[in-house]
Amino acid sequence: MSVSENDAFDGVLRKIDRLVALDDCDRDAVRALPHALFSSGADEYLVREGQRETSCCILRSGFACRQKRTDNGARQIVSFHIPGDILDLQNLLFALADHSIQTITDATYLVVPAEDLKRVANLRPNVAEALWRDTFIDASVFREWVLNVGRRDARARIAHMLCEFAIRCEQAGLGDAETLALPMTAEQIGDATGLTRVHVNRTLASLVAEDVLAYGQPAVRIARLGRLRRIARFDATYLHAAA
Amino acid sequence: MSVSENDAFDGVLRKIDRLVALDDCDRDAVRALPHALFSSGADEYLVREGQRETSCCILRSGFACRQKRTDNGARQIVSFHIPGDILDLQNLLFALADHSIQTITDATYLVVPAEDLKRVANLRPNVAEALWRDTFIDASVFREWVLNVGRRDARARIAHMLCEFAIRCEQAGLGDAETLALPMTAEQIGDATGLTRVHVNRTLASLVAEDVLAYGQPAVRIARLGRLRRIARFDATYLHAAA
DNA sequence: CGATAGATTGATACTGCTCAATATGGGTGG
DNA sequence: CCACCCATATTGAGCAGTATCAATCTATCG
Repeated sequence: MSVSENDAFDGVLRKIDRLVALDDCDRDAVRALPHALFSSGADEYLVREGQRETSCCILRSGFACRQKRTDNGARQIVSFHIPGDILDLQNLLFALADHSIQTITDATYLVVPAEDLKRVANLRPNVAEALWRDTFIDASVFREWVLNVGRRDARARIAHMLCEFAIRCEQAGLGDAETLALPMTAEQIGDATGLTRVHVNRTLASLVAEDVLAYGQPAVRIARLGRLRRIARFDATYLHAAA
Repeated sequence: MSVSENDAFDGVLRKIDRLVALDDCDRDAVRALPHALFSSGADEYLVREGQRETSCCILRSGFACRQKRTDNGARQIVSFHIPGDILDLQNLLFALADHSIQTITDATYLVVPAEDLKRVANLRPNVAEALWRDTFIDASVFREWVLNVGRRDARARIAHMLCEFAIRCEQAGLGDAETLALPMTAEQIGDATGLTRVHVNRTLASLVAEDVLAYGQPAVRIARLGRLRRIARFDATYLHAAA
């Protein structure tokens, strides 16, 4: 709660402004949204699959993921999120959460009532278009993940996921991809790629041995983004980033 | 072209009307959209990954899929589509196709200029909301596919994919799930589930042996939807169908 | 200093892949 | 009506990539 309340929406605004140019009225309308600011530790649930939801969360700091579970408890992470991301925009139109949202690090986030956000979208076409565009990008990223998990081997799969994460961080202005400490554990990487923690560990180790990744203090870091991209055959088209 | 032009949009209208109730003005605005009607054989591309696109396709009859390819040519189908589905609504806001669209049977489809559809969405809030909702559902289905491909074994994976398809057909009024002939080949099922044709064949054979599936004349048919659902542990929440 | 979460390593098992051969069924031309 | 052809399905044998299970190790933190 200590963060200055005035710029609570700056992260999202910066993000959606990249999708559709907003004017001052648009920005003011967003800033005027009723909201509450929360902070949480790592591994906390913001939303649980099956819950009724009437508000949307916007990540301000830290990292989070969206995930689903199989009946027998296996977890699949379907996306990672970075500051500025809207975590569950779909609550705008759906009452029931079809997946869970969990932090993966300490995080702070904004909670905005869905109906208010919907009202602003109705009044401000630019905002509506930016949000819709964001929804399309989300869908495009999920498609790429289906491909990733379905058709790439462990090595390329992990490389691709890390590339995507690093590049999105860069695009969002969170820093250089080769400096950034990757916030996820081997287990989370496994759950995101459909592999086991053990196999992720071995694959990561081989990438470190090849100098593509490096051990940072707490986590892994990307040593050579270029080589990682080549291993993943990463093509950023699907991110539909204007930049 | 022989189909009566008057009800060219009936399929989509029925579909999006289930998402948001439309009034007569909404319907008329959609019906007044400029459009062209095309027909194609099986396995034809309507859109290719990387192409510039300025219109949207709406499937009127037959079946289609969306797919992406890995650099080394491996194909991943990311969704199947049935009559009434809008195949590439995202062209409304993005110029570049991030995936391909291919028919899997003979098909007829409508092509509508993206800018006109966008105009109608701007003028008719109900239409816009219905389309946005459709986008959210799409994204939700992709998430389920990531889970499917990432965390279920071959048997449950195939069962889940078939359940989804049959249930969507039922919801769209295309007939009973246990009567419907499944239009896809073993190879396509494999490409949708991240498996090989050979393994799909063996798995399908075992499901037929258990009387869960049955050989129809041209294709496989679902013999016992209930048992197939149990094998898949299918839960339709993620389809966000009003019904 | 002990507790704890996560990383690491080894040994072994298994699911699903690959390659290759053969079968089948519906469509075609004569 | 037949012979042939194609796409797809089917079957077999052997292999590979990942999973599993089970220790052990290592940081970090109160």
